[in-house]
Amino acid sequence: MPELPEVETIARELQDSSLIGASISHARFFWPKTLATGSEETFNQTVATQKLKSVSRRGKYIFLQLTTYALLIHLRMTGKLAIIPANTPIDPHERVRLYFSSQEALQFIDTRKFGRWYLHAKPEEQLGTLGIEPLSDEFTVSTLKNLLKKSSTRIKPFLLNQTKIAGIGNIYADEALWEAKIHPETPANKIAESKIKPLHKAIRNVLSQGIENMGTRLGSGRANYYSVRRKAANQDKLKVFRRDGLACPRCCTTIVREVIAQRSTHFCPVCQQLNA
DNA sequence: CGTCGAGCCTGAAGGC
DNA sequence: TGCCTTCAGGCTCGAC
Repeated sequence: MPELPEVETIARELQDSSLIGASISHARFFWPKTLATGSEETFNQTVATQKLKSVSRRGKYIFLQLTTYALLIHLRMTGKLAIIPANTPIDPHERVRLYFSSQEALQFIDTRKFGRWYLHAKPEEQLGTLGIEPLSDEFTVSTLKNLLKKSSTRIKPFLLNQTKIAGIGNIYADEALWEAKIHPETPANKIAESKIKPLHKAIRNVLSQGIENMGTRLGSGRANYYSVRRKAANQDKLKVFRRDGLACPRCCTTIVREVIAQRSTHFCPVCQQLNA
């Protein structure tokens, strides 16, 4: 589900919530592997002394700053968070519930069980491998140019590589490449000089538009009927992602789907030429 | 360094 | 209706 815009939207919702300033009581892990650091017992010993100070985002991680620790949550494919009354019945797909002394709780629902929670005294050790934040002031055209020239990998997997640029996932990678008119299999260091500035702009455009629209919601049904996700509106703005067989909004050519680096990739074969 | 396949998991959707 | 296959917004590991 979540890429940078979705994670940012969720982090903002939590930051504006009644949980900020609240004391943590304890957690229950219904799927133990969700907790990637230590045991439930040590987790609970630690958080019992902590308050939630603030919530932000780094890459695709939700960063919960506690009094002296940090709780990092990665939603992976199907992770969802919601603030609920502490006595709400446990959902069949609920993997964690973090209880607060305010009688509220943070509920983590994750059908596929890929999501992970990390409790760290020094979260930078976990986050240190992440690349640059694409919406930060530090991410300039020349930063991007330097990253690209060091890599011969194809641009699609390059954009998905979190150690280079943090936060881009499959949706926004395809959308950015369409906007910049770049074929997804172009080697990063072979992208024409004239295309680097458009790519930089496209990455920032698609991500900030995603945030403005409170994220992209795909599919239908209960999987998305949750928390802030139901307000997501970016799915109606997508130009190529999961639009194979439909017309390119720019030139009307049929959009194609190909598997590149084991990820489904959507692009316009006319607008996005390999040698352009 | 780069690519590839498998693995982690479950459920929805499509073909027959 | 039921069975089987394919697919999924992410990431890691080991082999080559």
